[in-house]
Amino acid sequence: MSKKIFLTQLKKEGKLFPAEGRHISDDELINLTVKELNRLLKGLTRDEVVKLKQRRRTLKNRGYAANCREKRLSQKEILESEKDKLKNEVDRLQRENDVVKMELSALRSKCQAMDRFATLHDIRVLPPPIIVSSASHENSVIVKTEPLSLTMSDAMSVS
Amino acid sequence: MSKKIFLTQLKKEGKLFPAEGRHISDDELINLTVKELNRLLKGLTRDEVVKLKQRRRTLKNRGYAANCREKRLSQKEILESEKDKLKNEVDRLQRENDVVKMELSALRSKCQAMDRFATLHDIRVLPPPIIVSSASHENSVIVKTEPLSLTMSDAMSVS
DNA sequence: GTGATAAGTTAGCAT
DNA sequence: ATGCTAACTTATCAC
Repeated sequence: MSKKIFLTQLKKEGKLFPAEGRHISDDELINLTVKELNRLLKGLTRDEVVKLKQRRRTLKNRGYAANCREKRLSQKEILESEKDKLKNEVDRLQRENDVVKMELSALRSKCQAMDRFATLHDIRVLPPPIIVSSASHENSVIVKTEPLSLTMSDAMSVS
Repeated sequence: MSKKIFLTQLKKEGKLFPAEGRHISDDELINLTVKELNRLLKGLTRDEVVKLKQRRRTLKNRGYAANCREKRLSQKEILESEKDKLKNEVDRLQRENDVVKMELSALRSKCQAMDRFATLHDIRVLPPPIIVSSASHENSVIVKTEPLSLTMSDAMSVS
């Protein structure tokens, strides 16, 4: 899109339509206090007063409109940036979620492996063995075991 | 905010300003094809032609402007709904994250407990005991153990 | 009167 | 010619 050059821009800057009998620029007129305006209005015809006041009002409205447009734009930008922020948050959480799920999965494997290992090797909870005979035969001892035994999980009350 | 009743609404509906010499309503004029318009323009003065065409253009522009505003509004609504959707997604992921983290934490506890339990009870990996004597004395057997033994974690190569 | 905003008008661009 | 959109103007409302 090429740059737009509005005739209204020139008009706005007071470079067009020198205005019959205008003695004050748009910029000046718009920035007068009511007091100053009234002073300026002294000695003007009723028609001139009305026209000048109307011009001031229109100029003010022009500013309000510009304001309004800018506000609309900035609110849109705010909305978009909030949306972007949320999108990033979603990504972050999604990634974090993936990581935690992988950790969970890995840990589950480890736990299952431990359970399986314990089962496979029949690791059971036994009361401390009671030495029956202290006379050992090549690394061997005579022990007494209780018939009661539990799996590790049972003993820990762990699922 | 109370309902706004614009004079321009009446003007738009052609109920105000009966228009000097107008023989066609806004609605009709705006919906003419170019062909129909040209037929209508026959026999009018150059000035009347220009004015009628200008009126048509203005009416069309009025519609375009309304269009433009509506589009602006709907895009804003889309933005907001997308934002809401993302916000919900963030909430959902956050909750899911919390759940998974709790699970992970619980499982970690379980694993640690198993490790501690194994250590506490000195559960070690031993080769299958070798029965030295089948003659048992009240629930006791004579077994031979190897001096080699590993912790459960070591044996599983698990951290 | 001042400021805001919806609707309408105008200017300018693009197709 | 048609459609769109930024800027402007007008009509209205709230304060």
